[in-house]
Amino acid sequence: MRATIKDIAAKANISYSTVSRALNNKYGVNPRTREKVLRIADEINYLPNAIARGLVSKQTNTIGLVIPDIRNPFFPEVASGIGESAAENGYNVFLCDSNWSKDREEQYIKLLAERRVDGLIVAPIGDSIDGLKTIIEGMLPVVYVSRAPVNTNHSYVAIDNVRGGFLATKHLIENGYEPIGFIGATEDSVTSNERYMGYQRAFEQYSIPIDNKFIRNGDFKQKSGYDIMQKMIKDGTSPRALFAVNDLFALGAIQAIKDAGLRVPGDIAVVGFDDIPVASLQEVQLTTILQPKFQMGRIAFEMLLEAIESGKKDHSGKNGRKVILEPELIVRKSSR
Amino acid sequence: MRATIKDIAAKANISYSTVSRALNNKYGVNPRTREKVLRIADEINYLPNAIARGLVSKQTNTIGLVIPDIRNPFFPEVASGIGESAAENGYNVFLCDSNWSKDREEQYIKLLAERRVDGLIVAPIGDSIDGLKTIIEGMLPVVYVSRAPVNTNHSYVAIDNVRGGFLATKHLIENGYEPIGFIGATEDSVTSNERYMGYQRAFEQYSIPIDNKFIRNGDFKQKSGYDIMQKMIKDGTSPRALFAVNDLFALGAIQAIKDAGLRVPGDIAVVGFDDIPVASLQEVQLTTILQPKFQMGRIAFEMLLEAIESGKKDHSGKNGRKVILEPELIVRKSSR
DNA sequence: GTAATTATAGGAAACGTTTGCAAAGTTGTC
DNA sequence: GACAACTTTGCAAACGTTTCCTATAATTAC
Repeated sequence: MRATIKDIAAKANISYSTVSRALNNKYGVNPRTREKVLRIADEINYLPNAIARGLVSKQTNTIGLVIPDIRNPFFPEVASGIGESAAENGYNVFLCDSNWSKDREEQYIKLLAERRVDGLIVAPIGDSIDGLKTIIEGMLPVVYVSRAPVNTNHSYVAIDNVRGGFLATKHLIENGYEPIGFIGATEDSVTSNERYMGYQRAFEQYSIPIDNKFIRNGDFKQKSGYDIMQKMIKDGTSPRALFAVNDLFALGAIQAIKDAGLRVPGDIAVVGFDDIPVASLQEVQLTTILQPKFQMGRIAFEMLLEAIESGKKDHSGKNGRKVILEPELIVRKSSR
Repeated sequence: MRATIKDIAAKANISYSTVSRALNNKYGVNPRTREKVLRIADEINYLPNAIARGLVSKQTNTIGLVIPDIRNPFFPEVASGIGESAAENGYNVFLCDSNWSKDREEQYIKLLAERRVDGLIVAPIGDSIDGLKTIIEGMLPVVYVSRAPVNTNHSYVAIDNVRGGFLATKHLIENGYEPIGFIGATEDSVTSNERYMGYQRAFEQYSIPIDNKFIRNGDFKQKSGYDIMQKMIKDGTSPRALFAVNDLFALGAIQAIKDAGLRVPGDIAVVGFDDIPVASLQEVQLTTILQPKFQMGRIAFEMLLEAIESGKKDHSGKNGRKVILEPELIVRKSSR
């Protein structure tokens, strides 16, 4: 059995409340007593029980982070930022990967709430928070990162997706590519929808009509990008350029293009979104929209910390802060 | 305030022990009562407090996973396997990223232990477990993954690193490259050391002397691979081929080679280790040693589960199981 | 109809902490 | 040397559950 505070008390011949105070560096305990307690604690290999502590103190110094896909390098980058900022502030991050399953996302959020994390950072899969709503509903500080459910009241950090989509598309248009295709995700992805809006806007600005033939949807994974592009090529409906809603899509599409014996950008130019580390490899050189991932993570944690430390009461998010970061177009070989 | 079991009891006019039984589907509660409890629980949005539960039941259905670098795609792949297997068995995984800091690794392990996770999976940074020893010491089921401290008694899954290093080096030798350099990590990395042993063995087998001029050490990151290679080239000590101890190193080295105006493999051939997803991109085509990452994760969890469910007592790991997976050489363009 | 058995419910202890309050001990002041 | 002020300590309640034990109610057996 693990040693408890009472074991220390017994060995030191004092009450366990004193031990508790000594261990926690509370005011009002004799230095000699404290020293003794500390020594004994060390001797018997005492490790505080955070669970018991959390029960009474209501604070666990723990936050939950739920992401949809740990294998998409975008998220580890964001998580890294969160983790660093959290560590600096004495918080632990429990990272959970829902693997694009809404059920699992909901389940994880529930489980984290049950474990009484002090707050939650979520990069949600879809545009609604139905399931989460009842769980979170004003009870737990929440911050969304990278993507936020529509009409949420909670705080979030994201990038200006519309502008990002606009910049990417505009770049392709201005370089004379035509037609320009689009690969997005399923309808309820805010991220994808907003980037599509940017795509539309660019078309409008240059008075180009959108041809739905070149609009496709996938699931944010490389394989999906590959399959879509392959099909387009086989169907003879491949565009002259492609704006893919994330880098993994773009990478997949590029593989398909090359597998079909075509060149990038010679036959089809490609622009992605995120600027994951691979994109900048010399062999890859993917034109993309940079998201400040690490910084986004840091901001997310800072916002959450703020919510945890302030309010302590109302977490409906009525006064949620929204931080929108600027996207940046990074032109590389895949589009020039 | 969150609703508790007592609120339900009050509303239903029954004792809270009955509520507890009803909620947990225990035998011996009237179906009508149970139904009522469930209804009320739903009405007032009750969410069990896993902390309180964990305090008495000693089981948290939670495991901790500590990895050194979430940004190295190798680890997300492994984590994915663990996560999947855990989910299937009703366990939650708390993923913690130590970011190559031994202090943080130790701290995270400690924190997870304090939170009374049911078990721990660790991909340790170094070859010793000094810090962890006292924390874990027969108290908590532990499984190491991918790398294990030397002389550990605990269970682990890893790959046959020596053989992997051997295969990689042999491949380069047989293709006539010479001299063949090596980029490894600092001395206390078991992984790196073992792969180096494989490198040595291949040299022995072909009776080639090792020239230390071509042996360098870094920190497992891409940048480090870049810097090392760049320096080699500048110093005029660059080998004809390079075996890098992981893919990130290899990728970094390749960047440096190309930045210096040289070709891969024309001027310098490169072999990595891990087969992270990037390696197989057509533009990259990195020859490497495949590790079955996902499977490794699954096995790690299964071993841990076994330890959790069986023993329940002695976790010194005396009868630890060791699973060594077979590495596979994947030949791609970077070496032919 | 009574005793035995079973189904259901409640009471209370326990898990390992923190913390408010009161008691005891120490020091200082005059 | 007495009283105040302060320091140090202990006691006990509380946190939200689970679970053991006991009590009551309902059912069955005869």
